[in-house]
Amino acid sequence: MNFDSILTLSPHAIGKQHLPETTPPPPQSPSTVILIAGPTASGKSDLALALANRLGAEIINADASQVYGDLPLLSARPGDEDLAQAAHHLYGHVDGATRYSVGQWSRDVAATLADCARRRRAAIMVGGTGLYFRALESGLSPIPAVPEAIMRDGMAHYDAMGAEAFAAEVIAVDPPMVRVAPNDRQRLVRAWSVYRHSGTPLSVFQAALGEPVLQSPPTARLVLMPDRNALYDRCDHRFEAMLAAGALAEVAALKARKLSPTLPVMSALGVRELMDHLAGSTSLDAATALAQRNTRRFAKRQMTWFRNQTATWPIAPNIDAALEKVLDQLPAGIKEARNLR
RNA sequence: GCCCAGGUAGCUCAGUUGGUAGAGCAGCGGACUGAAAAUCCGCGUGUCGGUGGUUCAAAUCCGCCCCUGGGCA
Repeated sequence: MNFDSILTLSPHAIGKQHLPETTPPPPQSPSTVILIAGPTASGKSDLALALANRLGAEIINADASQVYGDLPLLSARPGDEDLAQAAHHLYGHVDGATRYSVGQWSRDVAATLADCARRRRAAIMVGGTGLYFRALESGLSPIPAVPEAIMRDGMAHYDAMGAEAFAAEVIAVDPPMVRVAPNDRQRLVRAWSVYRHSGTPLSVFQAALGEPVLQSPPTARLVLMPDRNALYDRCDHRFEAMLAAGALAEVAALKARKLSPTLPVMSALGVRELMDHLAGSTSLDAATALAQRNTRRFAKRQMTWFRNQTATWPIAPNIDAALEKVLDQLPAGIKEARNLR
């Protein structure tokens, strides 16, 4: 179950100026926070591990699919060898039956950061989910949690009345939503549901600034962005390696749980393709080719995000260059104290 | 060596009686506020094998050359 602390906020009371101002809070973020982003298969995890080893830091996952316990292989979670080298947080800590979300992740991450701060450990946040990094640095507008039943009503409603009519209905009460395409069912249903549940248009909530998870800007940021074709090759090979390591059995186990196909865990890359194969509707080769293609497309979308949404972040094409660029951003004291160069 | 069938987008192929080319797949660009590995929007990216010729005009017709399949030697 999901409890949103801002549930009780009325529409006119949105905004950070209403947050309680009392005694200065205890340090909630480590003094050193490093953000590592990049497309899938770019080598982020290796980079994070290399940094963690040098800095004695802990690693925190910022990747949506890697939170699910059901998919250690298919979601390319760090393996036992990696886990043995440094503390890893928020990997596989969520059951596949859970409808996890950015909001929940924000809360989990805040707790983890506070924990690292208490232990005086640096934190390295690594992942490929752009939205998670946005939540970290900019925050999400406070919006009441919407019960799943309302969301389901919205979807049924959308399907029944059609995209255009549904969009018109949403725009009638929430004009800024014209920017959402009628075919974008997910966003329109979200807008519809928030309004249905709270009586306030989604765009009104969104106009309020969010509270960043990070109390202060991170110490260092980096986007790991390898050459496109090389990355695509790595995506292809990695999927084959996943299969060789037992990804099919992993998906079979997930399939056996008979979870709702609309759960986020079911939309992880390769799940649908391999389930189709297990159901007998496609050959393994066809499923593999499809999953590989979808992975490439995903990597492309990630690159689009990082190119445009995190445009000010330093970019490096490989791990060595990335290491260099991250260390360059660290205060001199840290580098010298740990004899990094 | 001869006879067929082909050489058009990254791939598989269309292309009317000559009017500088279009589909699928792949790909590329973009958006992104609690499903984000999600969801959505947009875009043909081209020495028509090469080279001469016929023509106002050639991917389309003719000659020669090159390449790839198949057949006969």
